[in-house]
Amino acid sequence: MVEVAVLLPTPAYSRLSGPLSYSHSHQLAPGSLVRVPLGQRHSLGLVWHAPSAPAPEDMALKAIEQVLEGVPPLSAHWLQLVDFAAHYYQRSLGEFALACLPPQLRDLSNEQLARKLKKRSKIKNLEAPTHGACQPDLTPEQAVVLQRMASEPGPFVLHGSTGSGKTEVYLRRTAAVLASDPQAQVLMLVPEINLTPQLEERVRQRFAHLGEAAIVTMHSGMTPAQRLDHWLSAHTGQARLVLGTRMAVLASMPQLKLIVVDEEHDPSYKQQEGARYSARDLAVYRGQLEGAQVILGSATPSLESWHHSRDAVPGEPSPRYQRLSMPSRVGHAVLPQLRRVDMNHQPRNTLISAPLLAAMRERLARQEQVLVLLNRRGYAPVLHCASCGWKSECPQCSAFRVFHKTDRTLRCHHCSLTQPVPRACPGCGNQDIGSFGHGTERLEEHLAELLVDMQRPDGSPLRVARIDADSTRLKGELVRQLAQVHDGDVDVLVGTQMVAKGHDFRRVTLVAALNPDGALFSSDFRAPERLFALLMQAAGRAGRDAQMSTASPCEMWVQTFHPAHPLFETLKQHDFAAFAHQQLDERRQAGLPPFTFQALVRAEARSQEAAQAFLNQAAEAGHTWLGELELPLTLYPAVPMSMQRVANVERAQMLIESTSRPALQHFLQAWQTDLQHLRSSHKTVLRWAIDVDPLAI
DNA sequence: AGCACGCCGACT
DNA sequence: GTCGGCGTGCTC
Repeated sequence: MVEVAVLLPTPAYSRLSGPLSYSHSHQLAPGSLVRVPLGQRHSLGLVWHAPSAPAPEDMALKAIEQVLEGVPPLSAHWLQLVDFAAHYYQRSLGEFALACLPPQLRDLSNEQLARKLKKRSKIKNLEAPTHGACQPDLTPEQAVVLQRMASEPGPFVLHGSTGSGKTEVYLRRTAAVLASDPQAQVLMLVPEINLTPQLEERVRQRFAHLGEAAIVTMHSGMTPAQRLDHWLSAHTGQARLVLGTRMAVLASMPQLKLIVVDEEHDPSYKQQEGARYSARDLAVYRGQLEGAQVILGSATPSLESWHHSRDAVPGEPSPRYQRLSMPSRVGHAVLPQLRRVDMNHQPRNTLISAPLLAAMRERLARQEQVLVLLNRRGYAPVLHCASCGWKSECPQCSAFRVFHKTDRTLRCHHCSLTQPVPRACPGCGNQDIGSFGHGTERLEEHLAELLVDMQRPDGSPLRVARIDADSTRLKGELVRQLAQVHDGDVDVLVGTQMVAKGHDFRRVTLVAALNPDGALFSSDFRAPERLFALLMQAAGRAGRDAQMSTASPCEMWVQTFHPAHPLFETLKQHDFAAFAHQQLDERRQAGLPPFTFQALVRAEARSQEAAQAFLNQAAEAGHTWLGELELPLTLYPAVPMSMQRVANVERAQMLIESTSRPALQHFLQAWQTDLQHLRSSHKTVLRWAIDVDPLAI
């Protein structure tokens, strides 16, 4: 009998954060999957390298119950990826590793698994590459970029403006990699589940010759059975192409040769709960680890990626990424013109200014489509009683409940508390409660009124439609509504930023952002970056139809109180480089990422004081040995989170900053012990968690 | 985290 | 007299 180290889904704070020891008749390869008893239950486990500390002599080891013989062990590279990620994001190995595996692996018996695998292996991949799938001709820019990708290792930042044909580059590069090695696998990541169907369709079309089974998807919308099926397919190497959202970066792909991260700047790549990993950053790490090429594509790269792909300066460390640019749009399409409306010269509380409305009417009269963006769901963000001052505060959160007129409810967008709108003011009984501000529902209603006199060619009234998280709650609704827009059944489309992402609206020739000012002077230093990306992306939705754009140039309208703001100046020039340069200068001077490295500790407790006390005491404990290590590190005082209370839980956070990533890592690793100790004495603290490289502070 | 054990309030 | 609330503690 030998001792085998096994990882189990035990969180870092459970005092079982490392691998556990079990006995078995013989040693098992690391990466093997096993079933083991743990207390009263049975769990799926992953065989790890030798335990960090051998089990105590007197401890009676339990035996491994079963080895999942049919599933090949996870590769050494995969184990290394998980090892790195768990440490970097301060989670326990077992928790991270097991979370990467399809949940059904736990539940199915060996017999059921064997049946699944057998069924899979029957579907043969087609081999003969049937060229003839129609490919568009390459633009000179695409050809240059592909040439570089063929001759240099990367990682690459592919900076291509919207409509420059980045997807075609991904597909061509994928084809080249797949053709160079009959085993090679390619991973393509997209930010959102909504964007997988259209990419999948394009990929299936292009790679139909590989056979159906060679392409699989991975995202959170799949059934457990599909998830297992697709995972096994990738793991056994049968899937040559895996398309998915951030979770797919952790798929087991033994012959991975290329990773594409589309819209790499998108915040969705950062997981916001549990292990808060960045799929984009892990993609780069994984590429280096496995010798796979990495392409980070975007029209507005993250400032991190932009900075890491700067021009080499003699005497300085060479940049980590290669930057490739495709500034031109394919065909004759030109980028939309930016129009700014100075809201200082408009009547107070104007939602849609006169010049914008006139421009919209002009477009609509020509049967063109208009897209209007407003980043606020619901009808009005707050209800208010004029006589007693009552407001629709959420009883459980530090936020107002939003008035939704369609179902006459007050809804909290943070804790989902939903109640019918009161008939009279709950404070004083006044019948006349008013609403403040505008959401998409109200905008939809308002636009319909403003355009009531206009008609479509057949004499019917213009159609205003709304796409946001509320209107697309039901499965299939988004696809259905997008199809309506495509078919021309909709003239004016109102939406939140979700419509700005990825969907092409060929007949849209005018895009308007009604109220983007919030991001200009936000306390979140990444807000301008996000706004620039959003507006650029939104503008890119328009004018994709070359024929139409020659008839009437497309426009992007912005209503703002700060028309001369540098962000809009650079946006007008479509000059991302200038915008990035200016932002990076500010970041450098302010000592912000990517020039420093950050982590956040968040604590949740019944009272704000308890949450802060926990964090401050933890900081104190950290400080006692921080001096000895002489790490370049700053611990800021605990502060309430910007959403201080959610669902009756008080939240506080503490920022840790360093000029050195290793120093930050070193500190966090050691500090975990302090935090764990402290929690057992602070019974009032419900939860705490570390967020490395947080996106919002 | 699960899942036990364990010790106090309203029900057939 | 039981069912069940969630506080405390353990899992190789």
